Amino acid sequence: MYSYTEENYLKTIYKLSEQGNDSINTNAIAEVLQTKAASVTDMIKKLADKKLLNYEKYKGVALTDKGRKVAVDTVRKHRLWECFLYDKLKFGWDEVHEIAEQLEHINSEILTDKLDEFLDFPTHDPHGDPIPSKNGVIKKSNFILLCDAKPNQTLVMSGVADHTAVFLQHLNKISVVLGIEMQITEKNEYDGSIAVKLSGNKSMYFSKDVAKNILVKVK
Amino acid sequence: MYSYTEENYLKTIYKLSEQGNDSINTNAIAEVLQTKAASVTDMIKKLADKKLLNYEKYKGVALTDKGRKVAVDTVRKHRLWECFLYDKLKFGWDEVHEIAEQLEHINSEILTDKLDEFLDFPTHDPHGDPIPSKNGVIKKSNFILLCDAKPNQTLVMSGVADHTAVFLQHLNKISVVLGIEMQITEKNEYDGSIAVKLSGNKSMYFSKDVAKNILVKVK
DNA sequence: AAATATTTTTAGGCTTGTCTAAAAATAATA
DNA sequence: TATTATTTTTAGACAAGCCTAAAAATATTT
Ligand SMILES: [Mn+2]
Ligand SMILES: [Mn+2]
Ligand SMILES: [Mn+2]
Ligand SMILES: [Mn+2]
Repeated sequence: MYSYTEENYLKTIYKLSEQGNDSINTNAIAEVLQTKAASVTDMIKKLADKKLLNYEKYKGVALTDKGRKVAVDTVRKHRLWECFLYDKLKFGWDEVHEIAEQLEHINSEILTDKLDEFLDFPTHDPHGDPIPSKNGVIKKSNFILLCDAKPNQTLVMSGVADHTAVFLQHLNKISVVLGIEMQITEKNEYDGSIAVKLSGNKSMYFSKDVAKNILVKVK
Repeated sequence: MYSYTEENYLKTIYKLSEQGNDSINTNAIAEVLQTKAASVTDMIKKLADKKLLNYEKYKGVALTDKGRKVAVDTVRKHRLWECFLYDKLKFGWDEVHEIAEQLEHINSEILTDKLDEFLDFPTHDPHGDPIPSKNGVIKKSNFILLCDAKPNQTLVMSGVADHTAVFLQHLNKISVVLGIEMQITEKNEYDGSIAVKLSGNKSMYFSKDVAKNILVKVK
């Protein structure tokens, strides 16, 4: 239906608009897709012709419902494949994204449905991101950043704000995985570092750089 | 490493050379890939430049070891994915090929290895075709066509010569699946039809058109 | 062997997706 | 507000992969 490239553009625009920005500008897209602004303009015109997004010269773009549907479906496939790679093939959570970037473009609705069923209808991917439903609904998670959480609440590690392999590998190294529970015991104004108590009374320190990329849910 | 299209060309040339033909001619490739002879010539030149095949004008092509390796690896991925779709996702054997045509181009050696392990190192795909090993070795099956088999031998249904969905669906309809055993009770010279006895003494007739596309192993 | 038919290659062109360099529009600063 | 800086778009070009039409080579008939 849509090309590998078109899907990647739509997915990128979708993700940028999720991050607050209402109208997405050319350079931001080029940055994410590691391409040139001129190429983005070329593609934007084609996607606008196909009614996948609204475009006004110099004013940026916004997805149409049609475009958003394609984008969300691509995200759905991406996250389902990540579940498959993680749960079934035992890849690490730092390894799944790159392969899913390829698998997300496999075009077969029935395959996606059967994969979903095979995985027992997962709601979140290995990084804690929600998996859109078949009809495009995403249950928004009410996660907060660890650096914004208050002391004396039980927090459940639920996701990451930084999806890079290096960050995920660092979390592996310090044994921080989805599901662990913690309570903040100290927040240091000076450097933004945070001390927490884990279950079993073990304590642990997070630097600001780490704490600002960990998503937690208040239990 | 190699493009979707390059892999398909190499796979096609490989399969044609497996079917006896030593040097593969342009039209045969065009026929399989549903493209034009001129396009085949274009691509052949590029593959020859990359040392994936040997090419002499008007003399046809033959894969180099390098080209054969790429082709066999593509076949390996194709058949492993078919096993996944059939065994794990419960697709019918008439449905797996088309989706595997897409999946075979996913480029990740570790993914292929992990998939192989997840499937418990299958030796044959859902159609009875052998799965090449990681280092490119294919265990040749000594299957024969049902129409060439002799009476009074126990035959095990082991593969198909026709991989089209319509043929596979016909086999579904008459309940012919891999593994069933039979003995030929009658071979009719006139129309090439064959009568067999199945386990449980049920008898069954195969038209020539069907019998010439069923592969059996003598038990 | 000459004529005819078939196969294969070449020539030229099209689409998709990319690029660089330059022009135009917008935003920021003096 | 005028000048400068940044962003965005246009212009022109290129590679991959495909096409049609015509030329060249090979194969088959007569
Ligand atoms: Mn991902
Ligand atoms: Mn992608
Ligand atoms: Mn197949
Ligand atoms: Mn293929």
